[in-house]
Amino acid sequence: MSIEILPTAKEPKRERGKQRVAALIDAGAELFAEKGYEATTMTEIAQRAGAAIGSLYQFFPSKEALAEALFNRYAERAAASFARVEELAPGRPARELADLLIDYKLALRTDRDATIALSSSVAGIVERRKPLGDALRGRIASILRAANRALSEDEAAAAAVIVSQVMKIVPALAATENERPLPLIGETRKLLALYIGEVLRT
Amino acid sequence: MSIEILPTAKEPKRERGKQRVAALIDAGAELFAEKGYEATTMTEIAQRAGAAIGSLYQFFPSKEALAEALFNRYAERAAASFARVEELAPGRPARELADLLIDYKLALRTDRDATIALSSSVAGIVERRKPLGDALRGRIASILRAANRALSEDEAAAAAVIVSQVMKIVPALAATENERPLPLIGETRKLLALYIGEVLRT
Amino acid sequence: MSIEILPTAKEPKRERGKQRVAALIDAGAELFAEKGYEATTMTEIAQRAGAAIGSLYQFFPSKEALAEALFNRYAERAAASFARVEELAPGRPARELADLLIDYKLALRTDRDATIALSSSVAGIVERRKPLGDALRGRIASILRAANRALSEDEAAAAAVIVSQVMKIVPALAATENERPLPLIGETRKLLALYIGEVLRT
Amino acid sequence: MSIEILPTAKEPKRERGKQRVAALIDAGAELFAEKGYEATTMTEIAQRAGAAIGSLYQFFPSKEALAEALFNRYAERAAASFARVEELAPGRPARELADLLIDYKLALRTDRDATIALSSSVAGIVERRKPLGDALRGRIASILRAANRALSEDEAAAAAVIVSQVMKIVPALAATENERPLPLIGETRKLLALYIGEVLRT
DNA sequence: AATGAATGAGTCTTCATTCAT
DNA sequence: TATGAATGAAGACTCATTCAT
Repeated sequence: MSIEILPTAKEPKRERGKQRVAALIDAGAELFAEKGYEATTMTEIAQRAGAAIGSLYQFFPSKEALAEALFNRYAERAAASFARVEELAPGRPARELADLLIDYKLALRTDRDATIALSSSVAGIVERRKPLGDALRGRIASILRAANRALSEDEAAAAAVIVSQVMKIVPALAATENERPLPLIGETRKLLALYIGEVLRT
Repeated sequence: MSIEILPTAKEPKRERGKQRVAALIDAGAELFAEKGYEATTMTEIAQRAGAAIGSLYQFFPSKEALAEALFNRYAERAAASFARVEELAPGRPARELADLLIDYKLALRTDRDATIALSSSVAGIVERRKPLGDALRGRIASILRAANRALSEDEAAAAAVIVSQVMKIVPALAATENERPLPLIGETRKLLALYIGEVLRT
Repeated sequence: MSIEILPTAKEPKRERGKQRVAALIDAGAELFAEKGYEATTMTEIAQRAGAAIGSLYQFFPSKEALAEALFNRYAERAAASFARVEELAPGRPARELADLLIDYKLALRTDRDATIALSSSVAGIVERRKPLGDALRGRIASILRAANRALSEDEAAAAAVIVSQVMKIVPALAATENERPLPLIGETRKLLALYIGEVLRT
Repeated sequence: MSIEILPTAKEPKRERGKQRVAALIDAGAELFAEKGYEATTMTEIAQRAGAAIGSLYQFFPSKEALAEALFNRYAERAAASFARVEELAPGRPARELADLLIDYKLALRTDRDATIALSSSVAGIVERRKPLGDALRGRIASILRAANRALSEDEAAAAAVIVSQVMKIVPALAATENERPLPLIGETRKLLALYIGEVLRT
């Protein structure tokens, strides 16, 4: 049982290359989201980015490496975005905490779908996803305990799991192609506020 | 009643054949759940079912046909299972309605993962999934309106979307490989009861 | 530094398959000998054997596996062939020993070139080649010591290295496309007889 | 004088360029010897020479051109080196002729491996190798006839083929990574002396 | 001149599907 | 009917070579 050391994305050295890399990751994100990881071909990705297949491989030595790069970008954006939530959270009532968390999800919508598609298909990502989720839940738990000192660690942890699951409804609603996702998101805010309210009251 | 283009699974005439078909669908379900639709090969499926690849094609003329058969089996089981919910629902308080719905999900756990894997990958299934989900939501809306006559159709429909999304937390919890999924399911029951309670109070 | 376990050739289960496998190995042997391992494509090999590329991969899961199978066939034939030499060697004078060894090489000519082409290119073969050569030299040394009891182990070992190198001249002569290789092979017999004579006289 | 179709290496004008060209050829020689012609990439060669891929193509318009340049260098060195042998050969006994020829091979050891790797892989070289070998054999035949006037042209030619083949044992011994190649080279001297002695005695 | 990104034809390999036995 | 060999289109990836900077 050896730890797979797969070659990772190569840093472009010239300015031109950076744009290329971004375009390629974007193309990958779109296609992975649309058709799934396996069904997306490297040729397609290169085409959508307006590059030759060779150029794609110049920067990403394998399909998996591209997936990893995409995942990393998502993880970075998510972390930065959640830091803002933590900053604003202290002292807020349940309703506002719920809104903060829902808005956080809304902001990440774009990369989300692509990353989800990866998590079940790419070996390296499956394992990297769990700690990321754990970290997120830990941070949610902290926010909850800060808001209600009476909460035990275990209670906060369990509530954080539920909160994170409710948050997942947001991108799911977008995926249903519902004509009126907005009122549904409002309804989700209500759901989350209800639950957090209950947790804080305990 | 449905627009069928694909050749569908051939009905096995003998008892022996039925077992084999069931074994093949089971094998497909397991593997699709484990590795995803694309990553699973027909040869693997045949092997796990202890059949030759030729036999697999005897009953299912294509990979897609097998996927469809699996989906159909799931849809039938789900429909039958939900009928029982509808039977027991009338007159129940929010808490009990929530439990009924959660238990429904719990019972379907097995085929669920495999079917999810299909829904994003197999063309024919993507389209068949939506009406199935719509039907489920419609039936949930009916239950809600039966429990609260003051609910408008639109309100009930929106609430049904949220309820169905909350129900999806149940299989998701199983997937997290959490050591203690039980308390979390309890927490999910609480969440759903809370929301349904709110809806019925409106 | 892990030991590479590469999947090996699959045994054909039907009679038809055995002929196929032999034809494929033959095609590989020819092409490897003609153009070298790297320059030969799997498609070419399949074509020359009158098979589809998929059929080639049915039996040999990789180019390397085909190379290995070819090497194994050569090693088996060589071992069997040399056993005959050992049987006939005892009591012979230098001249006849030399002829026996040259004839041994002559008989192996066919697979030889292909196998040589592999030995520098295929990872797994490089390592398997050395022990084979060591074994051959050991058996030559035994023959020499049986013919001359005065020979020390070291002396016999050194002489065996030289003898085996002289034997390599035989296929090399064929490769020079000389119009008259026969007299040259006679000359090689003389060379080897001269050297073995000297060794036995020591 | 030669029929040149391929564009050949460009002559570098400055001193700096000459060093770079030498470094590139050296890098090529090392890598061809280590991994073979086909398995060596132009990028690798440039890297090992500490140059950019563009620089490599500045001097050698194709991989084949680099191979040719390497071959030419080897051919020049070999010719120069053999001239020294011819100078010293007249009037020597068999034993000393043998030593002269073995020492010649020993001196050329370095480029030898790389050039061997080319000779089977590069179209242009395959053809250029034969005349070179013919020339060498011709010069060996001349030395033999000078030492023994009784030798017919054909006899000398045949003997020269054998002598040149025996000489090839020298680099082969180095390749066997034998811990004690020295005594084996001594043994090769003995073999060659034996044969040349026989030829001169005829 | 020097650099390294861009290109795309060509390779190995996989796998759904067909078909002879 | 059952079997598994045969097929070939399609996909990931490589690398000699070109070209803009």
